[in-house]
This record gives sequence, C-alpha cells and structure tokens, in this order.
Amino acid sequence: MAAKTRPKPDTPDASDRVSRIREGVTAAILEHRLLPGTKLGEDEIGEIYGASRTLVRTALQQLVHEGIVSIEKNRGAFVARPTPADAREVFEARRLIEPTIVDHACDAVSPAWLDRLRRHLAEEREAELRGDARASVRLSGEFHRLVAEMSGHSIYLGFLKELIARSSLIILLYRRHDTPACGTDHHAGIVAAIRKRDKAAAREQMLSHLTEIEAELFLKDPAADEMRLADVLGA
Amino acid sequence: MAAKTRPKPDTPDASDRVSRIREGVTAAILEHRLLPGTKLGEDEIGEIYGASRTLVRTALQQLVHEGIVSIEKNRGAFVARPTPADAREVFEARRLIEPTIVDHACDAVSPAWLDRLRRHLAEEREAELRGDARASVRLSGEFHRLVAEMSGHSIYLGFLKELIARSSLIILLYRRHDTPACGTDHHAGIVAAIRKRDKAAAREQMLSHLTEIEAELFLKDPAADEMRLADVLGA
DNA sequence: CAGGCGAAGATTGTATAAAGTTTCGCCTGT
DNA sequence: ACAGGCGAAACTTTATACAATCTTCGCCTG
Repeated sequence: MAAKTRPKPDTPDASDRVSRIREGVTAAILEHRLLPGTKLGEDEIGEIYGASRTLVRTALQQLVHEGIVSIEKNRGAFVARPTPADAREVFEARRLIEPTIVDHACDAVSPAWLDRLRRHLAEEREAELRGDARASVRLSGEFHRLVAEMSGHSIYLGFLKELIARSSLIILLYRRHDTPACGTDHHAGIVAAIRKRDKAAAREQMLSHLTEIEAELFLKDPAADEMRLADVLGA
Repeated sequence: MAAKTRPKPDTPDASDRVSRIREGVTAAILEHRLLPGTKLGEDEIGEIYGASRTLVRTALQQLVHEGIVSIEKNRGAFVARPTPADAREVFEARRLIEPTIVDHACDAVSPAWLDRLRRHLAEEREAELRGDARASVRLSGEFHRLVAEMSGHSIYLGFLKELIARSSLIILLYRRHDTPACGTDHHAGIVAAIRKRDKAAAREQMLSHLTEIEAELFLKDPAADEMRLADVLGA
C-alpha cells in the first residue's frame, strides 16, 4: 500500500508561487511591518516577487478570505483595519474555540510534540530577551497555531489561523500600553498543563490567557467605525 | 454626518458577476444537484453564466476556501468529497459553535426576527409536504444560517456558512437511510426556545438536534481516506 | 483666496492569447 | 492477445493587452 493514494508529487503546501506571495505578505502583516490601511498595489507586489498580476491577485483574494486584507472595488487592496466590534467578536470566538483545542491537544501529547512545544517556548524567550518585537509578535501567534496543529483538528486549525491573523492586527491597533509581549509565561503554563494531560487546567489557563490579552486592549463601546483620524488628532 | 463614511454606492453583496457565479454553483451543490466528485470545467461554467474564465476561476477559488470545491493542480476543480474524518470534525465544530450562536440569538430576539423565523418554518413545512427534497435540503441549512445571522456575530456566521455547506455534502454522502429531512420539528422547537428567550433550552435543543443528525450518518471509524472506490466495489 | 470643474495619470477589472501539463486513445512489438 | 509506449487533444495555468474607473493635480471662476 502506498502511503498516499494521491501522488501529489511536489507541492507539500507552498512550492507554487502564489503561496510564496501569500505567505510573504502574511508574514509581513503578522510581524507588523505592514500597518493597517497600507495600500497593497498589485504591480508593486508583483515586481517584488517577480510574478504577474494574475498571481498577485489570487494571493490577495485568499488573504481577503483570511480577514487580513480588504479589497475595495476599483480602489485596490489594503491591509485590513479591524473595528472594535470585530475585535470583540474575534476574541469571543477564540475564547470559545481555543479551550476546546487545548483539550484535544492533551489527548495528542507525545514526546515529539512536547519537544516542539519546548523548543518554541525557548524561541519565544530568546526573542523577548533580544528585544525583537517583531519576532515576539509572530512567535506568540505561532504558539497558538502550534497547539491547534497538535489537536489534529483541521477545521479548528483553519478557523484559528484566521483568528490569529486578525488578532495580530487588533493588538497592533488597540493595545493600551506598549505591551512588551503577551505573557510568555502564560504559554509555559499551558504547556505544563498539556504535559500533565490536565485538561481542566489547560482549558482554564488558555481561557484566562485570552481574557488577559483582551483586557490589555482599548475597545471603546460605541460602534465607532473608521474614526481613527479624528481620534488620534483629538488627543 | 453621513450615515456611511465610505460611499459604497451599489453592490450590497452580490451585484458583481463573480458573486452570481459563486452563489449559483453553491446553490447547485447545496441542493444536491451537483454531486461530489463532479468536474467543474471552467469553460463549461463560464458559458453558462456568460462570463470569462477569469471570473469563473475567482468564484471557484472562493468555493475552495469554503470547503465545498477542491482544486487539483493541473486537473481542475471538482465538487469536494469530505472524508468521514472531515465529517466528524465538521459536526464537532458545529456542536461547539451553534449552541453559542442560539444563545446570542436569544438576546437578539425581536418581532421582526420571529416573523422571519416563522416564515422560514412555514417554507420548510411546505417543501417537505410537497416532497421537494432539493428545497428541503437547502432550507434546512438556511435555517441554521438564519439563526447565525440573528446572532449578529459576523465571525460565527462566516464559520457556520462554511460548516453548513460542508454538512450538506456530508449528509449526501454518508446518510444511512434516505432520511426524508432532518427534523423540521426540531427547528420549530428551537424557535420556540428562542421566542421564550430560554437560553438553556435553546442550547440544549440545538445540541441534541445536531447530535441526532450526526447519528443518522454512517461514519466508519478507520481513517479511511479516499478509499471510496474499493469500498463500493468490495461490497 | 476659496471652491469647483476638468483633463491627465495611474490603477484596477476583464478578456484573450500563449505555454505547460495531464489524460486518453492508438499503435507497435513481443 | 496483451503490455508498454508514443502522440494528439483538452484542459489548466500563466502572462499580456485592452477597457473602465478612480484619483490627483492644475486651472479657472466667483
């Protein structure tokens, strides 16, 4: 029996050029190198990656579906600007889904996974020590993604990838203080719970971790949409 | 102050041609007129909707992201064939999300919404009486979507749209008996709970409704992937 | 000098054409 | 008669060209 029924000769996930573009832009947004509202010109990106506009457009449309890029008709693509309402929805969804994900992760625990988790924690600590804010932001999101991969639930993983990407933008837009990084020790606590297969503790720690992140945000109640400019200049 | 900062003159959601294609194909799949595995040729669809392959391709890629179409490199687009493992994941996700959605729906209840729900139930009963299986399947999914719209939570709505679409394919592939329709009276019970704003009852009824639907399916335990052919021929 | 009109420039949306890949029929050799 | 390989057709993929739209800047008018 062949390991894979379908050949799928190359292309594990990203050997084609459109994926390279998508992941490149995604990384730039997640590392806060591209700020919300930034124009993403098709020619510009195409020239950077040496690709035609057709491929760039495909990649951008995928990012629209992931919620980190918005396309306005006849105006172009921009890095998305989540509203406070969006932010509340994203974190509510994460508070619903992620406790269940760590629950599953506790079932899937193995030496190999624990090793990956520990190496990730080491990377996070190192980046934080180094003061590399961009790497910290990226790694912080990747931790949650790693736990989702560990759960083995591909639908939860897909949902969470979207939620994490949006969260990165939200944190950038609405954090109160210049929070150095959102709780690396929280992550360590979650890993400890997973290692002990203590589902209740894992769920609880994940939930409080998310709640704490959201508490660091400034999400004004009124359905204020795109009033950023007046908001900033008025201060 | 203008009601809307951004003009957004027309195009509420689907005045452009790509949306028409997307919704047309989606409806065909959800009504079980296009069966899993069916080839979706770009020329073919393009001629039907009088559009160029460029637009068809855009629509198909969106459907890939919704999980009801799969594109194989250099082979084309096909109606997706969810595996039993996919099926279990989809229903687990629905059991997690939908109780929360009805919870929110209870908060949003209003005469207008109750009217929409009641009219929908009437439509469902009518279709079932008429023996119109296609309409029944479509309306059954639309009920869940309606509740999600009612919740006012756009992220949950987006997730659920995807889950509903996949569920439609799953039910088609894996139902045991030719189930006439999955519990119209269940839907009525859920509406009743929403009307009374009884969150606990609403959650409970939604959960048991989903559990019952999944119980009607035949999802063999081994991680059987794409072994359909051998499965069918071996019987 | 403020405000509005208009043309030029740039950018996106759409269609069409060229290039590469896969599939399937058919033919040849054993 | 059958296995294996060659070749053409059909399709997807990618690139380029055209058309429509919006933005911007200058200029004119009040």
